[in-house]
Amino acid sequence: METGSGMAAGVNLDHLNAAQLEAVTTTTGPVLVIAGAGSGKTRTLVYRVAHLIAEGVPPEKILLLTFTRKASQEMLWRAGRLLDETCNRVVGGTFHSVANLLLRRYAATLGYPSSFTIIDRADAEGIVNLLKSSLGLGKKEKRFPSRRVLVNMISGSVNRSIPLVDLVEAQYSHLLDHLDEICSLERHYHEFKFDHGLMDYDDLLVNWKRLLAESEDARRAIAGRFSHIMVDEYQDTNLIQAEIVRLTAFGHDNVMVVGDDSQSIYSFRGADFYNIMRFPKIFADTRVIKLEENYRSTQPILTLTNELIDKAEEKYTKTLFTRIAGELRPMLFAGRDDREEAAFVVATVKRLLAEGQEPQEIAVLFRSGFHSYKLELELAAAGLVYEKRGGLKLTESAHMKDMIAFFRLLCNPFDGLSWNRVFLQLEKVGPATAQKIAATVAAHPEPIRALAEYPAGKSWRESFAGLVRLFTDLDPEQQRPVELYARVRDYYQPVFERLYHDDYPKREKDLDQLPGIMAGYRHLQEFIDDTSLDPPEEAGDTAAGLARLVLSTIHSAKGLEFETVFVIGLAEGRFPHPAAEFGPGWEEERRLLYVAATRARKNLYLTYPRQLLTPDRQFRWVGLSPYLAELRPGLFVRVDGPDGEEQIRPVRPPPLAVPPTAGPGRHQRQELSDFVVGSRVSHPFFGNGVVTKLVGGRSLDVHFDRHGLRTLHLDYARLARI
DNA sequence: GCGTATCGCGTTTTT
DNA sequence: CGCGATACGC
Repeated sequence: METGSGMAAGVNLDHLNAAQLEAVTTTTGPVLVIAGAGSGKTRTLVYRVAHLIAEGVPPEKILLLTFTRKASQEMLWRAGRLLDETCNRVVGGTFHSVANLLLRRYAATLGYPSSFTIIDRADAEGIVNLLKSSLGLGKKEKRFPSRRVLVNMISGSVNRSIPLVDLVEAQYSHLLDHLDEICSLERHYHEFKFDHGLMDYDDLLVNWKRLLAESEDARRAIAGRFSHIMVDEYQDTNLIQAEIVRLTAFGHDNVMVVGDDSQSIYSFRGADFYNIMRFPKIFADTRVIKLEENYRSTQPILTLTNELIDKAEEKYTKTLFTRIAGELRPMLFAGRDDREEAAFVVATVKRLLAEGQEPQEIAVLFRSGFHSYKLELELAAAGLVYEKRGGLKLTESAHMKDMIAFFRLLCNPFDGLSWNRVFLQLEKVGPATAQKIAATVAAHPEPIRALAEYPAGKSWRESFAGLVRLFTDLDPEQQRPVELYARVRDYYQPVFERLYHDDYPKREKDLDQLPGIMAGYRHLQEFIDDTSLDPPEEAGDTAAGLARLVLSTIHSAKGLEFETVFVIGLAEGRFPHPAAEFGPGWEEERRLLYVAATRARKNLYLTYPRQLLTPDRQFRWVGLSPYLAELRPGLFVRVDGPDGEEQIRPVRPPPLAVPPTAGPGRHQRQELSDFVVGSRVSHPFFGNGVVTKLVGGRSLDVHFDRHGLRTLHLDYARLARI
């Protein structure tokens, strides 16, 4: 193998450091790269691809799995700069999009249904809702779980690949009385999806895994297709995804995964950062490489973020350093309310723009979508254009879903949900009638014929006939997607104007965008898949390439970086999210703040309102977010508003009154008195160690054989005596 | 019982 | 903005 010189068969590896170079040139066997924020994770992966291709590995044998679509696009774009068109042949994408591809390709030959439509979360909720009412579990029943909780439970049980019953017991013990109803609901939910050829996001992964695990032919076919597998953001994978990686690498173990345990923020979706820990156990002879140099932020920013994450209870010991000079300390601003907070952001943005900063290099980040409403108003008033990420997608708006429902039906006429949607658009047809027709039509072996033969009601016969005519006219085999669009739009236009009469001109812009998007597709199915898996962005002015300021939830900003970052809403009650309980949830919120702050290259502004509007329309005085309040002073500079008399008062971080059942899957509470200094204990993350000190307050110090001294808290360190 | 219009309220995070 | 509740008319 050629290293050292920096040139490997034409790829210049000069600006990788020694650790990265080792990761990149390790051409066989499993590699785990533990890398801090801004340490060049993605770059390392891109170089690895380039290196492999330069060494003669066919690009189509490389599988590159990323977590978000944006990340995979960015990665392939970067690879393109090293490799020209060769990189287009690399198989890359999110777990979900690759699952879709493979299932369509292989599922049929192996006895799984290959004709399916992908449904999003809202549709899943819709089904659950439908079933709830048909099972007689009315909304009136207060003690029965809400729709949202149910959907979370159902998808959560799949995501974590644990039986629903156990999940209810562990997390929703107050629902134990309703276990039978919930289990029957889950069964009905799966039957409904199966009967209508629908797959939710979790099904994609579960079926991919089943394909690999249950059929040797499939495993051979799929695993044999790839010789090298790479996964970015490995800490965001759940158990199913980890299994998929293991099974796909079957026979060669050429896996390189990159991850940072401090950036694990997706546990609500079943992600488990212990996957990183388990990796060396699953793959023998794993090479573990640590990247600790940060190439993104200045030292003052890094000092703050290091300290922030240092307070976390469980993490790999990893202290980032940088060689980037910079004196500017992060700034903290307290506004009287969220209006004043917004005004500060607007004024500062204006100043930065005047100083010549590019708008797309400025980002405002927040915990929840609605935290930015005030700011959006202020920005609009100041005439500043912005791009909002996270929250509602273009294809999630009602009018777009209406339109797409027609196309979905052309691909999968058994899709009862879409039928329902289409019938609801008819005048004089409401939920009850729509559901009845949809059920009849979707159950028929030839749905389109069933539609034509359906006995329409008197009051809606006319409009129903129009719908029938539309479907007999449309022919997905003969007409191109754009042609289909024209015909559907003709039908939908009057419906649309009636349904959304208050604001239809605004919504119409979205519909006009569709043909442009559809023109790029030869087959309707691909268009449908892409709109479910990768919703197109709202075009607006992007076509003109107008650079815009970025407003984003922290989750959607993951993996990105900006010259200037504002993190707003850093107040008690906003950050952490009030529902985050003491324990793992609390720690995840901390990591979330860490992710937000580490997006910044040069300028970091932290802001919060001192006053918040509570649900009961009262103003409540709130303090700084506990994560910042507990930091030692001097890490940031206060640039307070007019009445900056408030001192940073330390806030006790954990609400200690929380019941001790918080620990996941634990049934008895452990007491400090259960442990004595000198006794051996074991921890799922750190391994074995010796208790060295009982700190009090339910904390104790343990010296671990492999990880040194750690302070652990009994309420969520899963500690066992041995 | 069903369909439609209107008002008021609350909003985690996402593939 | 999307929803649930509510009232009204068929």
